[in-house]
Amino acid sequence: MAVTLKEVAELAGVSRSAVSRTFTDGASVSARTREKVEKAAKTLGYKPSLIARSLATNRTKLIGLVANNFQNPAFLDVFDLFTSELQKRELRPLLVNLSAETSPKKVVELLRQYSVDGVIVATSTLPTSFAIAFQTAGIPVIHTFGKFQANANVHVVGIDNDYCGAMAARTFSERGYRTVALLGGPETATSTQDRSAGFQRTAAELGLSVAKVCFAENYTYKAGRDAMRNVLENPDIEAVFCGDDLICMGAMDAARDAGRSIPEDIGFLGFNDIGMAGWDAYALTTIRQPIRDIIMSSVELVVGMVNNPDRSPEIRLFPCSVIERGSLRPLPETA
Amino acid sequence: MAVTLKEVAELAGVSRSAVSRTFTDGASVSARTREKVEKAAKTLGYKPSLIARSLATNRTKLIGLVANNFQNPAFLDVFDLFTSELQKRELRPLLVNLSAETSPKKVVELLRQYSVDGVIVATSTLPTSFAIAFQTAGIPVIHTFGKFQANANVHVVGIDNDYCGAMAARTFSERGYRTVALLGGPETATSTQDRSAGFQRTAAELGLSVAKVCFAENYTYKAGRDAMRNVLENPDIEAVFCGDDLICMGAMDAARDAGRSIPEDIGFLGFNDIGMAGWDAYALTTIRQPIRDIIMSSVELVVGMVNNPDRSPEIRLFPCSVIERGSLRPLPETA
DNA sequence: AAAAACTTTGCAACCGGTTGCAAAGAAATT
DNA sequence: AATTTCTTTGCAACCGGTTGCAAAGTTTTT
Repeated sequence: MAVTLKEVAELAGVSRSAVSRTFTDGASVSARTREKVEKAAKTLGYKPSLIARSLATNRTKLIGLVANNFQNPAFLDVFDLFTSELQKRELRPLLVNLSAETSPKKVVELLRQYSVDGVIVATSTLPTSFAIAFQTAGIPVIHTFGKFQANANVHVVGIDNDYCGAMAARTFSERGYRTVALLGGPETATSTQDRSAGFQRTAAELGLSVAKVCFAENYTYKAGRDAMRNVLENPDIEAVFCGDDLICMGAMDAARDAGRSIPEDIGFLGFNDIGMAGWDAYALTTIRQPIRDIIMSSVELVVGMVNNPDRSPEIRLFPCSVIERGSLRPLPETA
Repeated sequence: MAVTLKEVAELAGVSRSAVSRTFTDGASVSARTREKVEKAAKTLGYKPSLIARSLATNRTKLIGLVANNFQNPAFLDVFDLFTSELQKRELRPLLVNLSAETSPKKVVELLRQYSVDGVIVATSTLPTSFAIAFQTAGIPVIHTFGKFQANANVHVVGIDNDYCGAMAARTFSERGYRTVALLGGPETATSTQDRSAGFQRTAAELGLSVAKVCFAENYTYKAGRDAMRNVLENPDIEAVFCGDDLICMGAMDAARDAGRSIPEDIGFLGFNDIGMAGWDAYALTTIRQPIRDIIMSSVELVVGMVNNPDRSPEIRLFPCSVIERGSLRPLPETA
């Protein structure tokens, strides 16, 4: 069916090596040969088979992209950026939907079987051990949105969740809130744990009372709405720090349903700054994660790993910032 | 680095063929040999290389998934369903982000070079010719969300957009609206064109006046909000049929901004039924596309094509339905 | 017990490329 | 013009599997 090296070589009247060399950059071919080959290739419509090349070179130009959160709109950006960044470098994403896959072990096996050049694990809900499994199997791996640990043994690109939690506490304190709540994402997510720790520690330092701590079951509107019922039990709570914008929007609607107005009766601080956070109906004040930077950096790093597998593990953290909209009281005038 | 057939064969004391056969189903191996091989494979941690297998069998088990709409939350479901459906059948999605790729021609080349077994083009904004290019290159292709044409020469799975447009007109008419508007998606999308045609034709038949027809530049909240300004110029318009929920939400906020209340002053009918359509802040009445059915069917069809490339082109259309929420006046009581 | 029918196995060629090596050819040096 | 140096080229082996074929081994039939 498809045109092969051999046919091109015959038509051009050269050896198969010559054809191969005109299609691999950096190989030595004379201008005359190259021309003959290119002409033959064009008339035959030849393009080298990447599968065959992969087998010979032991490089597939495939990057595994493992995700387990296909519900959150934040991931659309992630997919968009990842795929376009990879494409710019002539790499292809081999997408793995972890939620559907039985075991993490299988995923590792699978990507190994496809001989992907590297893997990007893009999730904050899996333990570091998952990413390490790839490393053990000899596959370069980046844990994007992963847990930041000082004694890292795997590349991590993301944010300092503990610091972001602290930032949330400070944001509340600056605006004069005294009694607040934490409505986190899934409790098992490392991002949730770290943010929660930073938030509670800093709240204590600043004399804020964290009157309620609860967690949404997943990163959805509904889970946020449901979990908010817990928070509403305590009428003293003046503001809620949510683990995700989607959860936050659900929580806001639950509050409104209960007749509380935002931000007068109760304030909300989200996380991620998804597109919808800017919509009039929510106008969510939220902590923005620099997704673009994180992803560009992850891709850069995975490419670096492929070229030099022995790089020692690196942590790359990017700063987050509060995006001011209308779901928290304003900062008091600074005299 | 990786363990190969040969090493397993040596350890097990059999030929390479024997090892290969224990790992390809349907091949004849005695129980004794299989056992020896499996034991050896386990101790060595052997898994067959899918790249090498692909080269030999001329099957990669890769399915190209081409999309060009990474902005719309509706596509999260699409990705989730596609990936999990493919995974169930031991196939892998090779994701192509068309927006970032220079030319469609290149995409075809690229997927051909990777020898994907089939391609699913999931977009309503590209012409049929794009899907046909794959077919011409000898790659089985399904145009999911594609344009339904009676004289098809490519597999199409989706909905009857013309009929959905008609359904929208009927929905308005039943509720007593007389003067309405169409706020479509991008004008170049075939889905927009077909829905628009069905809507306008049926509106005319039912005696509805379509007082304004305009189009959003893309499938975003902002584009909907901007385009709605046009519609608001005409104060007689009682209801708007939007080409997409996201566009519709933007349009609703523009209307509210202009002091119109929904559904009292103006009604909205969306399209797609994305998760957010059910949120309290919008409570959007919308036409639901059965995404799950469409995708399951697409995957099934692409698998079928791989096994039998000569199947003649098939059109598979699924029914849509109006999901009643709060953005249109209710149906009048039937006496 | 021999013949016939069926299974299992290894050999060797093949899938479509890449690449080290040595020979051939071209250019530069003396 | 002969020698040295550098470039280009083809040969052949290799990447890690699959598979048609014939020989060897089993089982069934007579």
